[in-house]
Order: sequence, then C-alpha cells, then structure tokens
Amino acid sequence: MVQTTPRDAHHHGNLKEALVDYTLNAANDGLLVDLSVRKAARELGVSPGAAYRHFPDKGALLRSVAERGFDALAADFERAVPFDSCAIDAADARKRFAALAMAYVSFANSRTELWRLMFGPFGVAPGAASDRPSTYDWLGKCLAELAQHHIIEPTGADEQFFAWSTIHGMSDLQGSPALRVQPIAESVDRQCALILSALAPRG
Amino acid sequence: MVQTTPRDAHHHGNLKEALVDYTLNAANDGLLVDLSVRKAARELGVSPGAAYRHFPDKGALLRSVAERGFDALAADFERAVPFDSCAIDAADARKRFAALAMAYVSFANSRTELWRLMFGPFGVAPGAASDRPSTYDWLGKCLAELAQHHIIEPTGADEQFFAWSTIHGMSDLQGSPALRVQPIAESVDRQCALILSALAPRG
DNA sequence: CGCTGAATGTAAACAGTGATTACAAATGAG
DNA sequence: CTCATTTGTAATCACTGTTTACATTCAGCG
Repeated sequence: MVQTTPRDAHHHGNLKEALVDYTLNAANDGLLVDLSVRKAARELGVSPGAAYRHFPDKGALLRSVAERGFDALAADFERAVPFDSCAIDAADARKRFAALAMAYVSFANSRTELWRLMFGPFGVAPGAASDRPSTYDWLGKCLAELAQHHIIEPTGADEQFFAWSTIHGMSDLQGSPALRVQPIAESVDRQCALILSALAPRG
Repeated sequence: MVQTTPRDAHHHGNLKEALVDYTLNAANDGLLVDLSVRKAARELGVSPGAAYRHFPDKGALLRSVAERGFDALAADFERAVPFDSCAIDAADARKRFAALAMAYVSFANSRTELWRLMFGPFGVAPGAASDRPSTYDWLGKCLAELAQHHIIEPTGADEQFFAWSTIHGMSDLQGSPALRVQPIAESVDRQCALILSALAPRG
C-alpha cells in the first residue's frame, strides 16, 4: 500500500520510506514494543545492515515515525476542525474547540503506542520540519476564536499552556487503572466546558 | 553507594531489594535507558541468572521500581501537604492545593525517568498494594478542603479528573521543545488559579 | 558502448541482551 | 545430623543494535 516513488520491485526501491511505513504500521497495531531493525529488514526482504544506509541508528527511524505521527495528528485535526475555515458564531466556536479536544483524545486512545512515541524520549518538536500548522497553532486558533466571540478572555502563553495541559493530561491518563471515569469520550465535553469556565471573562 | 541492608558480603544477602534499589538509583540518575538485568547483577557481584530467582522477568523488576516510585511520590506529598492535617482557613486551602500541584510537577521534573516508568506500560495502579493514601486520594482531599471553604463547588469524578489531568499534563509537557513557558515552577501557581477558577462557584 | 564513482545492498562478525536450564552450595527446620 | 528448600552459578539459546569489508546496481559522461 505504498510505492511513492519506487521504479521497480523490492530488491531495489525506496527502502527508508518502506522502513518508516512498516514501523508506523507496527505502531498502529501496538507492535512497536517488539519491533527490531532486523525484523523490519527481514520482513521487507532485506538484510539487517541495509537499514543503516538510511538511518544512523534505530532512534533515527523511530524519530521519523514520530514525525509522521504528528502529520497524522494534524490530518485528524484538519478533518475535525478545518484550519482555514473559522467559527461563524459562538456556538460554532465552542463546537470547534470541543472537536479539537476530542480529536486529540481519540488519537491518543486509538493509536496509543504512536502517541507515546511522539511524546516520549524520541519525541520531536511537533511540526518542526513541516509546513503544516502545529498542534499548538491549532489550539491557539481555536482559543482566539473563542475570545473573539467573548466566550473567554484573550489568552496568553499561560492560558494556552493550561488548556493544552488539560487536554493532553486527559489523553494521557485515560485508561489508567486508577480512574473510574471509563467512557472518557463522553466526558470530554464536560472537560472542555471546565476549561472554558476557567478562561471565561469575569473571574 | 549501595548496600542498603545486606547482612554480610556479596555472596549472600538480600538480593531482590538490592536489585530494586540499584534500578531505582539508575532511574533517578537517568540511566534507566541502558539498564539491563545483567548489568545490575554484574554491579551487585552476582550472576545474571540470580536475578531471575526473584523476578520472573525484567518487567517485574521495573514494576517493583514503579511501585517504589509511587511511594516516593506519596512521601513528597506528605512533606508538602501532610495528609492528616487540614486547611485552617481559605488561604491555607489554596496554599495546600498549590503545594500539592507543585510537588507533582517537581517530582516529574527531577525524576523524569522514574516518572515516565510509573505512568508507562509498566505503570501500576498508584497505591494499589500500599496502605498509603494514593495520588487520587490526596487530590480529592485538597479539593474537598477547597470546597469546604467555598472556594470551589463540591467536586465529582469529572471535576477531580479535570484537576488531575491539568496537573498531570503540565508535568508531562514541561520541557517540551514546543513550549515557550520555560520556568514552569513559577507558572504552577497561575495554573492552579486557573483550575480553581474553573471549579469556582457561580460560572 | 565502456568507464567510473556514488548509492545501495549483502554477509559476517562483535558485543551485549532477556531468558532458561542443569547443577551446586548455603540455610534452616525437624 | 539430615534433608528439602532457597538461592546462587555456569553454560547456553535465540535475538538484538551496530559495524565492517565486500559486492552489486545505477547514473552520468567520455
């Protein structure tokens, strides 16, 4: 399901991309734990050393996958909250913010291993080398829309960090055995309301 | 810098505890990444197989360390916000809540690797097998105190989850390259104020 | 066409890993 | 003291990340 630019078959082709694809799929299937460079190479019908022509070490491969993860997250955002459109009215602004949060939580829930990779020791600055808007940009835009409709006050770095922390924390803690809040999806709306309440005009 | 409680020399002693201690120290020094059972055994003057008399596998060892991590976190909490005391007045309640959040953030900041272990795939239900109050209990108590002083409304599961998510998210995101908020310690107070504002009576 | 040099692959090896096994020594209860 | 249980050892297995020396393919150019 690939073949972005390979001219012919396996023996020669675009390894590198194939390696990233394989690893990404492994992450999506929760098989990142026991992924090895050798296994990936074996599965792609290639010798172990070949991978090291394209990545200095395993970490570099994982870093590439993490970057793709941020692209996928951005794609989810784009589907949930198209970046170039904007909120028409106040209700719209609320809906867009909730949709953004929901997309974030869902991503973490359905692609947990990739998610943890993205924010783990191999994490990359989100959108660092990309021209797509970053996670932070998206959140900032939604908050700006909310402020424009006077649902919240204009936000600075602290408020933005606050909002992101809450959403990120929810995503990270969901499924934790210490929680009784099982169906997190349904509680996201209430959590969003709490965030807005914190940032609302009139303390 | 070892030898926590061994009665005599190397050949016999309380391995298991020594292994946990060694691994815990490694985590505190940020050396968990390249910890191996063999290395730990070697460092303790013992054969590699010996470790497997006490732990079925490496994961079990790490899980034990994670449990100790929760104990250490509880100890930090206890120092910051003694569990059996309580807030005298409203200002006290605020201070205690802020101190709790600060302890959480500081722990994550200074013992990052242990922290990630605790909430990673080897994570344990915090306080599961312990008689100490759990992270969640502590937060619940502080929130109850705040409610008692009418700083916030009485909290249910959702509000508690909200507060924890925010604090946890802050802890997890601090140091992220995407953030401009560098001195997070100083911003914790403001973040706490935002949490309280979200939960305050009268929206 | 044939030469050449860079990409890209292979095969073999090194050191180190998690884990299991058969065996030996210390320990403590009877 | 005896003897089973506990706790360690030594050797081994399959596997890992990574490097090396060597082979192959390919593009550009005379």
